[in-house]
Amino acid sequence: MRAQVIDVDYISSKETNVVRLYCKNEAGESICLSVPGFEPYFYARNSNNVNPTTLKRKFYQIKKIEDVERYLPLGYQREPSKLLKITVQHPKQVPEIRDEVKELVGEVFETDILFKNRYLVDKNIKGMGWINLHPSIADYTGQDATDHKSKSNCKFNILGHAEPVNYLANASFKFLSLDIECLPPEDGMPEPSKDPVIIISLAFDPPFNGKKSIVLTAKSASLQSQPEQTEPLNTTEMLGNEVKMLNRFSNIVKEYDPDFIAGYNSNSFDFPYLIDRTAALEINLPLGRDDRGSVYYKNFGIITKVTITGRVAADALPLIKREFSLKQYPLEFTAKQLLNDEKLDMKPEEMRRIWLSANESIAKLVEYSRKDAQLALAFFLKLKLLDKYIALSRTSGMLLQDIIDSGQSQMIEMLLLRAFLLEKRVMPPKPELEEDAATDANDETDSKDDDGEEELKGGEVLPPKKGLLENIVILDYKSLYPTIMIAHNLCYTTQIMDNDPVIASIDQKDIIITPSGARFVSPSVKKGILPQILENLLSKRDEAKKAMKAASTDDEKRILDALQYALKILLNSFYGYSGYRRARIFSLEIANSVTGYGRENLLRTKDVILNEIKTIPYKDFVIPLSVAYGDTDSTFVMLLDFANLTIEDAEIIGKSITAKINERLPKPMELQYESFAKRAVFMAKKRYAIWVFEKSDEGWKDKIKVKGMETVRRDWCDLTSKTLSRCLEIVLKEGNMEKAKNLVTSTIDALRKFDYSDKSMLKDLFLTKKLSKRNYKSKQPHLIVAEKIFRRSGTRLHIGDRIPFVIISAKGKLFADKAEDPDYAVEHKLKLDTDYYVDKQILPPIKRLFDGIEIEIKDLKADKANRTLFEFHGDEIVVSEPILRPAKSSPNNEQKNLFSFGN
DNA sequence: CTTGGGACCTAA
DNA sequence: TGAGTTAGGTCCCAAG
Ligand SMILES: Nc1ccn([C@H]2C[C@H](O)[C@@H](COP(=O)(O)OP(=O)(O)OP(=O)(O)O)O2)c(=O)n1
Repeated sequence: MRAQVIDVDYISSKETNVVRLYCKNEAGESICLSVPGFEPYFYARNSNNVNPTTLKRKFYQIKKIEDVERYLPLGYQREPSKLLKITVQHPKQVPEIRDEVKELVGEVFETDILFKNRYLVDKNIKGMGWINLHPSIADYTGQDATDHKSKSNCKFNILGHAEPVNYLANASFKFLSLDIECLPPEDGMPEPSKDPVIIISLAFDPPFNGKKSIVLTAKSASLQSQPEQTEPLNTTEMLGNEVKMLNRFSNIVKEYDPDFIAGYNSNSFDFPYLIDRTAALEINLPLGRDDRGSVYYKNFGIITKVTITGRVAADALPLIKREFSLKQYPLEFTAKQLLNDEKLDMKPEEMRRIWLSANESIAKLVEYSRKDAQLALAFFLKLKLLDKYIALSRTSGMLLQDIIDSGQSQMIEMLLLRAFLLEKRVMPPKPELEEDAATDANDETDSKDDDGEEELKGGEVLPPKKGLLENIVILDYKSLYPTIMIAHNLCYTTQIMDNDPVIASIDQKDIIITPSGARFVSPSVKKGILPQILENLLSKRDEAKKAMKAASTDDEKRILDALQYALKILLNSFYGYSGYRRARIFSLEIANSVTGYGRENLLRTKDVILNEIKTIPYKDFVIPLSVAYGDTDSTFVMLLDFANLTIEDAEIIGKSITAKINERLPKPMELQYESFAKRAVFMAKKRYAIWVFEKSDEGWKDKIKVKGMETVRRDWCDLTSKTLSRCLEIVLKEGNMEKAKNLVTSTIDALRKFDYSDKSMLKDLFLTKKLSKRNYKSKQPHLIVAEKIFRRSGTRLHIGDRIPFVIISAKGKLFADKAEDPDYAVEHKLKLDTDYYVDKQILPPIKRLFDGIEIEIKDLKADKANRTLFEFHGDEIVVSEPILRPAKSSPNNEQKNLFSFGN
């Protein structure tokens, strides 16, 4: 029988360790496979020539010591080194003895690999991958030699072992989402030690006994005026008291047996609260699939990880924060923006009143809570939030829960560890770093003398040709850094270390010297492990991209786009990891070589286009080229004298440029044609807007793409984004300065007339900033607002939250002191500082845009030089004559005159 | 008043 | 059991 691995844990007794694999078979049934006998181990380099027998005698934990040959982590080596492989009985014993062994014997390796991961890597089993089950006892109840009286909550319990098997499909998974309500205290936030959980709402997919949702309540009360359509799909169970409700919840989980338990902010609120509350009540709340129903949480810095053994705790909030760039993330906003659905409204005071009242119907409260659970579930079902993570899990081999909860480094380490194992190479433990060393490597003050820059230099950014430009072909290297690493065989395993005599044994022609001066052996000597991993991941990304293009619906496209993007970031993170000071293997030489090649490549690309290709003969024309901008791996090539050519022509020309460049590049580096911009405006490095045409199923689709400018920045108000965005559209598509100018003046007029009855304008005036710490060196508006809110209501805002605020009128005060909680401002009808909004929000970005364009216009039309678009006379704005006339008829001819220029 | 740096957010 | 990387623009505060 085969099954898909959802989660893994282990238990150990005196005699043995049992790894437990929680799986789902093709019929969708849950299985717990108990695998006894796997033993933890690590490696040590016997620099001190300690006698292994002595060593074994010294540590009772050591079960076995073997002499093995392994390659060391960093540097090209012709031969492996002799290491000791030290096996112990229990996983906990590795950390117990590793430091002493290191002290006594020498450097140690793989001493901090979690046991479950050790098992997965050694057996080549992957998270969300499939295994063949080989049972020795089919219905394992624990009454056997292993002495574990454990019967899990899975449908089947099997003792045996597992073998990986290739199988592409996913089992059918069960989702349960939950949302809890606590009794709000009269002031402040509920606390598990005193405030009861009053409602637990659950939503199911697929339905549970025909029910899509169940709301459990901790008291019996009237449900009068409950919506009629509620039954029978959506039910309510009155459990009478809190403990009964909690028990019922646990029983439902056991009976429904979900694979994924979802929530919204559930890692930070619902689960910790439930766990602390049950502890306070001194009752159990079994939820996990293991015999004990384990569920617990642990705080890591500012984030909380929830473990529900055998299942996956999936909190939609952090996933949404990662995937969607929004100004605010409370459920009411994300539900609206991502699901086009509405969260129901209820204030804590109202909740408290309803719950405490003797005979009032609690229907509103019940439906409020039910909706939250349904929304949490909807994120997973409609947005398919987990698909990407399931794919990443299968690719990296990490368990789904760990993928969801952790960053790039975990995946990278897992992939490296697997690849290293195959080549008999060992992995160092994570380095112990001083607190501040992580961020700043440079003392600057006294370390000027020795070994040169301890720094990692990044990508090259070309200064843009400013102003309004036309006919730009956008070229972009496909996965630049990963392809550089492959092309030049950059790897821990191919790096020739300084002063390593091994260099003498290598033919000069097989030594690659990178722009930063580091040396690597060529693939003919040894093909690097990193390049192999990267090639594999690149092909996975290509697959995802291909599937994305083939996808029939926008939703499918979005999901696959998210996957290919995630793979791209994972690919790039191998470069990042090599220059990451907390990496198991840190090699600035690799990282600097990658960026060095990258910079060289960008400059060379520009140079070849400008000085070698120069022009593209096309049809009856010869089209001169110039480079308008470039950033790290992109080149914006301007086609001069492009009159009358079409977008198709541009694509052909673009592709002929990439072909010429690609001829000269080592594989698999590849410059790709990305898109064509009819017009573009470059404000500064990393700030531009382009009017691009891209192919779609229905022909050419045009859109305005904005990078870095205020329209895409979340620390500006929506009024700014909207106004600028419309100006950009008008300027780029129509070249109509008059119209853009009128838009701005009318926007400012409307702003000056603002009053609180204008709800949509009010929303457009919200600023948001992320609260990222509590000890700022200078006054910060969002912190001031967060503190005000806490003082007034006891509502605690957390680090990581985005804080919305408005700027209110207050003469002479600092900006930060004028920031106010929007709700409070509305409630007290505080006067908004319209001057601020006009002078600091609307005008500066607009002025930058118009000034930027005008410089260009000046070049074009010397006679109309020295005109500013806006001049400031106190509050009055005087707008100069239009510089470009509206393009009314036949845009092609008109615009040719308006925009074309020589260079 | 000018200037440097902190903070934020984005591009790559 | 944690956390890929650097480059860059713009705002505001506070030190000078
Ligand atoms: N999160 C990121 C994004 C980019 N880069 C580096 C590595 C990339 O290779 C290079 C160029 O970035 P792109 O955004 O253009 O991405 P790629 O070239 O990797 O992929 P694509 O094929 O989408 O262009 O910048 C990075 O280190 N980390």
